[in-house]
Amino acid sequence: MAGKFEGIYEALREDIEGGVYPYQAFLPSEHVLCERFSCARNTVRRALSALVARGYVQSIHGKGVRVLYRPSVQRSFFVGGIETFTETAARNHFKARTRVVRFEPLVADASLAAKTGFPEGTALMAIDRVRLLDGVALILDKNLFRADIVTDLTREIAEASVYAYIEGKLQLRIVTSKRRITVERATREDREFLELGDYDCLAVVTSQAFIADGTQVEYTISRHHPERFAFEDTAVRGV
Amino acid sequence: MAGKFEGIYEALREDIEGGVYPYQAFLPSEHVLCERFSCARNTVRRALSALVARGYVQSIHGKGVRVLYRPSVQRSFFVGGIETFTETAARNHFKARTRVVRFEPLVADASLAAKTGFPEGTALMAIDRVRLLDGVALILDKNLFRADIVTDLTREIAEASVYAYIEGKLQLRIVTSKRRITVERATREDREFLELGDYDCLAVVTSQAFIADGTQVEYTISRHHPERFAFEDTAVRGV
DNA sequence: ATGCTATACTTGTTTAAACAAGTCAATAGG
DNA sequence: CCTATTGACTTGTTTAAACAAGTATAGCAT
Repeated sequence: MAGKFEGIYEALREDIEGGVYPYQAFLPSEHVLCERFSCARNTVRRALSALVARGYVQSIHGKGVRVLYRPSVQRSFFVGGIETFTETAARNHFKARTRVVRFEPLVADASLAAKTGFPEGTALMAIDRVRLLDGVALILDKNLFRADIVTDLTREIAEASVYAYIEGKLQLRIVTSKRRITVERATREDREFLELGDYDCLAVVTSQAFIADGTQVEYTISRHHPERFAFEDTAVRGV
Repeated sequence: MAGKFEGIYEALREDIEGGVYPYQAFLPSEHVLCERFSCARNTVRRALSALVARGYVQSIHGKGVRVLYRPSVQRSFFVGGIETFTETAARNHFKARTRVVRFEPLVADASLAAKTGFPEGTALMAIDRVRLLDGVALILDKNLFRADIVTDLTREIAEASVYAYIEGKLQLRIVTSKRRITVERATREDREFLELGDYDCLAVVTSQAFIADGTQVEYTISRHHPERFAFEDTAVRGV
């Protein structure tokens, strides 16, 4: 199921993160990598282009593929790629806890449909959750899930991980995720649930998630404590 | 020079943005697109995967390629992809102006090297600029350029567009750009140059730019007025 | 020493083909 | 009427080959 190129990608990624190929070094040539992984050049190139897209390396016409990766000093909470709160927390060695502060069904009217991207009349489940890391309230997640697809949601699932439920029990795979990052002023609700201190702004991530057949299953507004928010991204010109 | 797949990508992108293939519609099958553009399937697939990576469409195994794009209500200033301040301003129909508030050579010491990614001892040019859109000061850009590559910089170039200078006069092509978005408290300097009103936070974009041979030529801290900042992104699982 | 060229590398683009695997509707069999 | 199967579509993965184009070096001619 997982393609061969994914294995090559993982092997090279681990080599790079492990320092086998340090910053500014060149990877072995495509030809050599073909032999190492015994595959066609296109397959190696596909793995390489995945590394390029994620900012690990940059390929230089006529010369080779150079490493751009350097281990980064991470802030406490780090958002990147498609990853769930639980996964991110685990990767950063934090103890995550979730408090469900709203849990009710809802039907998308015209204005909500325009805002969220769900078709008008869609049955939704509205879940608001406060995310705590090491006991500190850092994120207020306001989710809308499509109730006819993400069925039988309970408060217990919301407290654990809805993502795990979607991809595990329901066997759905979230493939595409569109995000928008803005900075917004703190509302009374933000102050009620998050420990903002004297900050008057938050980092807000608005996102839509789509499953493999292209239907949107989630719309989320994620309101982050500014001190614990960082988003990393690599842009490459020409795909 | 520009690959054939880029032309196909542009044609499809324009069709999608122009509403020929609206939200949730399916594109013609790869086979049909091959005939329309008279090329091999791989070439069509490459164009499609570029559309997927940018969130225009999502491909569904066994069914087809479905449009995810919907015209978005944009905030006044929008950062996405690799794009210069000047380009972005033009795309959003704003009159851009730049005020240079600092312009001096600098050599990277150990701590600056660690922070910026330049090798220690690199000769740099430090340029701080205030970006005004329609007369309103919105962004404070603090750039460091590698002086031995981005040569002969002048205040005049800094006031116009350093990017245009780099890619035009110097014939260098910026290929990769790594960015990090955070929210930070406003400093006295921010208040001095930007019209922040009673906001006490800014959106901060820290970025490194690399040219085609893999050397880093730029380190930038871009401090944005929170009301005029938005960043959009599409993440796709599996490349 | 200088400068040119041939050459052997590198990555970039495109074509072609074969097979795997998911979707869907028509159809045959119960 | 319902179910199972077939077949024709779709996208997904991999291999193979040819050529274009950038880079660097060895070596030759000036």
